[in-house]
Amino acid sequence: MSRKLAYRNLPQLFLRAREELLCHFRPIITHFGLTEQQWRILRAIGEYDQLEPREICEICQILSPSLTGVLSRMEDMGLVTRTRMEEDQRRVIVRMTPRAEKLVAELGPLIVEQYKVIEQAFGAELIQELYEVMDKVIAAERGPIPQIKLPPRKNWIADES
Amino acid sequence: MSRKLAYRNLPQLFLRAREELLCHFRPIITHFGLTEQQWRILRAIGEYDQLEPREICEICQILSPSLTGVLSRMEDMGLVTRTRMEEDQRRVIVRMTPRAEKLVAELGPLIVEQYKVIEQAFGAELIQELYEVMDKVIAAERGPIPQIKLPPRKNWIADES
DNA sequence: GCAACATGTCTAATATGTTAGAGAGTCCGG
DNA sequence: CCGGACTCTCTAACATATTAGACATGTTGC
Repeated sequence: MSRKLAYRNLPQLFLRAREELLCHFRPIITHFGLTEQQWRILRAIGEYDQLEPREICEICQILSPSLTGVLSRMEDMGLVTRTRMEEDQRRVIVRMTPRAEKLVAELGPLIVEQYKVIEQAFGAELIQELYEVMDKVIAAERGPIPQIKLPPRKNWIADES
Repeated sequence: MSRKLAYRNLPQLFLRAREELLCHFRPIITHFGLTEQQWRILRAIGEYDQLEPREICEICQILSPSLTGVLSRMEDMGLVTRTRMEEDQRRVIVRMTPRAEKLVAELGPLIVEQYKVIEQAFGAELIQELYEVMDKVIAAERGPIPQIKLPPRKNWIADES
């Protein structure tokens, strides 16, 4: 009766592997009262100095509607400021506050430390291999991937048959 | 001013790579009125015939509080049934309904088809490499990974200095 | 200049993620 | 027995994910 598909669930393997890594960083991040997403954003702004929401979305893999809320909370926490651009009133610039700068200056080195510990345990080759494989998947130096043809939509839900 | 850490954000790379894959499956899943998590669960039950919530949590990478809601909705949709075990009143057995069986029988092959298309585009070697690397990360045939020492908690948030 | 289109952000509604803890049921030692 | 420790599920509270669409601003072509 086991309807086992020919391919193991690859996205789910990514999820599990990611968690295997992230669980070693989460305690550090929460220790400073941040969420994972908030840290992703601070790390990105720290690197680029200032960013627009749409750039943060792309860099941090956060969808626009989520970001709105995250930034609002971070603004309330006194971590970032949002200022509208003069030349284009649609756009916004997000910057870190001095407090966030200090926070990143303390948190950043700890993250790096933990990376070293993990590299020690996993082996530097595996870490290297991880970066390479991820880049290959993301790089997308390939043609557009076609979508298989879908059958007509049936009313599967809340309907007999 | 660029505070760039020594290590690229590896969990985030996992996230991006995962999305690069998942975006090709999402349309198929939503076409049948399912969410990604609902499909993960149906696929798992299809493979094991019946599962307990705690097993689903582990297999599908879903935390217990999330699962409660997901299963409730799936029950409302007539996709699964929850029955308490006789011998242990704490435990629950989750099974697919006939309707869900039919749904999986239609959806499963389409997922496999899409995997083949992706394998075509990515190259079979990369897919193989992906499975291997993920397994290496998850396998955890390593000692416990130590947690770095954290500095005393400061009141970073909503506090001066 | 104005209409049509494009862009950037946000709102709304629903689903899930995350942490802490409650509640019931089970197991085990005294 | 019986009480304490443990297991499994669930609730509560908040943060984020996802989809659709509103809204204001910018841009382009006529």
